[in-house]
Amino acid sequence: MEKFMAKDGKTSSLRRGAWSEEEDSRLRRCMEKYGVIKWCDVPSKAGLNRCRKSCRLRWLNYLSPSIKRGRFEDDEEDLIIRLHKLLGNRWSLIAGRLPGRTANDIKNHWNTHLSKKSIAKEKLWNPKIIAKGTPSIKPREKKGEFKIIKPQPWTIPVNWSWLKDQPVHQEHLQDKSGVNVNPLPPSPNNINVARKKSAAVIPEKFDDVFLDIDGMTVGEMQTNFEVGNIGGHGDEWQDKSSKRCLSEEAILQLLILNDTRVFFFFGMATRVAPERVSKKQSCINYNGLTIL
DNA sequence: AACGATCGCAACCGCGGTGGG
DNA sequence: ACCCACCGCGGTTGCGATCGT
Repeated sequence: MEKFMAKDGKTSSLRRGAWSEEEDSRLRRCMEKYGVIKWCDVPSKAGLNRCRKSCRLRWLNYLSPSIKRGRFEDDEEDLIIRLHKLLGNRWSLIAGRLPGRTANDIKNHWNTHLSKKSIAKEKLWNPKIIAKGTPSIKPREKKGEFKIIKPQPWTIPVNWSWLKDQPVHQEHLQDKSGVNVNPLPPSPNNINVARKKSAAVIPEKFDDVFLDIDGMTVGEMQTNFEVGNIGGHGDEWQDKSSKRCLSEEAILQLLILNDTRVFFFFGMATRVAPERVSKKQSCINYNGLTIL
C-alpha cells in the first residue's frame, strides 16, 4: 500500500493533502447514499483512504450542497463584523447566522479582509483604538469579573397554540451542512420543529414566553441592561447597577427582541445538527433553547 | 520574463466537550 | 468514577495563484 509522510516524519497509510476529483465524488456519493452517519464509518463506506476528520472537513467545508460559494456580499460582511464584535472568534456561532457560509470560510474571510476593515472602521469612530484585534468577552468571563447570566432553557409545549395550523417546510429540517436530517425520533412532536421556523406569526404573548433569562422579564432586562449598544465593547453589555454581564445568547435574544429579528432567531433555533439532539431527553438544545 | 512578496483558501492539528461502556 | 472513542471547534500551516517590481 502506498505510504504517506505524516508531519512527525512517520509514514501513514492514510492519504493526506489536497483532495482529488475522484475522492470528492466518492465522498459525495457516500453522503448522498447514507446521509448523516458516523464520520468514523465514512472512509470505509466511501472507499476512501482518508481519516474521518479529513472526510468530515472536506464535506462540511467544501462538498456540502448547501455551501454558498463566491464573494461575500456587503450585507454579509457587515453582519460578520457585527457578530464578531458580539461573539469574538466564535466562528461556528457566526456561521450559524449566515446561511450557506461555513465557519472556515468566515474565519478565512475575516483574517484576510474583514479584520482590517473592522479595525479601520473602529479607528474612524475612535482613533484612540490601536489595532490589537477585537475585544472578546471571554477573558472577562474567565477572570470572574462579571456574573454571566445565561438564558434558561425555553421549553415549547407540544400543544402550544401558535404552533398549530402553521405549514410545515421540510427544508427547515436541515443541519448546518444542509443535509436533510430527521433530528427527532418519529413522534408527533417532530412536526413542531419544522413548524416553529415557518411561524411567521409571532405569538401574541411572545414577551411572556421569552422571559426566562435569570428569572427576569424582558421589560426588566431592558430596564436593567444597556442593550442599545449591541456590537460595542464588553462594558456596554454591563448591568447598569451591578457587575453583571449578559451572555452572548442573552444578548442575541435581546437583540432579536429589540430589532424584531425574529427570522434570525428562528433560524438559530431550527438549524440544529443531529448531535444537538439529546437522546435522553428527546429534545433539541440549542443556545439555551429547548424544543420538546 | 523572472522572481520574490503577498494573498486566499483548503487542509491539518490539537484541544476540549460529550456520551457510552 | 473512570476511560476511551468520537466529534466540533479555533488556530495554524501549506501551497497555488496573483501581484508588484
